[in-house]
Amino acid sequence: MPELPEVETVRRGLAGLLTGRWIRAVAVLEPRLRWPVDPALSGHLTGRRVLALERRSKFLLVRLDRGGLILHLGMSGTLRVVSPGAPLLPHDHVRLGLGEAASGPVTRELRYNDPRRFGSVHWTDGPFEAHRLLEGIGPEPFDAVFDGAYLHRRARGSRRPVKNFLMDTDVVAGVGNIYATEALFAAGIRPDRKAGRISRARYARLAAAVREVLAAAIAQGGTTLRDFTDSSGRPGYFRVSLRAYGRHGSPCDRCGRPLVLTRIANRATVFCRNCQR
DNA sequence: AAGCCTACCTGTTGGC
DNA sequence: TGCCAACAGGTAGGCT
Repeated sequence: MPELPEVETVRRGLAGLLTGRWIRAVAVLEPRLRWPVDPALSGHLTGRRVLALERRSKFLLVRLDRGGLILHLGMSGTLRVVSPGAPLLPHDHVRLGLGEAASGPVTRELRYNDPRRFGSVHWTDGPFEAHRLLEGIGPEPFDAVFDGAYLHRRARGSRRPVKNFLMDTDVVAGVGNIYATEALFAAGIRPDRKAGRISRARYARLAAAVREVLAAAIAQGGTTLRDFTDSSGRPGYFRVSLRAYGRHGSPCDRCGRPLVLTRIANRATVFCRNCQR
């Protein structure tokens, strides 16, 4: 599933293919995504030029010469760039025909595919950060303000489990179940510990762990980053080396005792009873 | 009002 | 082997 590192990998892979091109045609084959696709999408996008690809949390942002596209891949979404005549696949929902100039032929096509339709596609006229999906999102994990002091301050008085706290998009952007599990394992913090009962020093470890696990995953994505065109078919979501997530029953790589599975806020949570306190 | 629960969706997995 | 329920995930909005 596309987590923050995967979205960043997609952004890097698509940037060179989209930047500078013109959107020459738009087709919405299935508007029933997580939120209905704006019926006026085609009118907003046709004739626009792509200026840059950006990312905020797990949202991919396509900056245009007027306004921009906000894409979320949900948990099964993919984007690929294909020849205009390439056969459609099941669950191809949105097609953007791209050209090299403001007029002339469509030379490439960006296709948004999402079997589960948990993702979404939005157009915005204003600044990205003012869009209702993006306003109120906490700092990016790699932003300088995201540190132990910040987490400690935000958690003050909170009695919910630190894993919930870490997955709260208002607290920090883009940390989902997998990387919350991994970061807590790396930091040696029990996921069910009350957020307000963790020291600033331990939060400093946690902030560093969040950055480390995300950076490592992005680096691994980078190594598998090929082109996002016909030949690769799909921007395959790389396998990252996970130390805790999905490894319940297997030995902890630090102490050898079996990792345990529990549920916190109805989410699968794996941790080591010995190494995480 | 903090923090929990649910809806949304379908491909995959596990149990009987 | 075949069937079907459970599960996975992020987010917003509803509920307590």
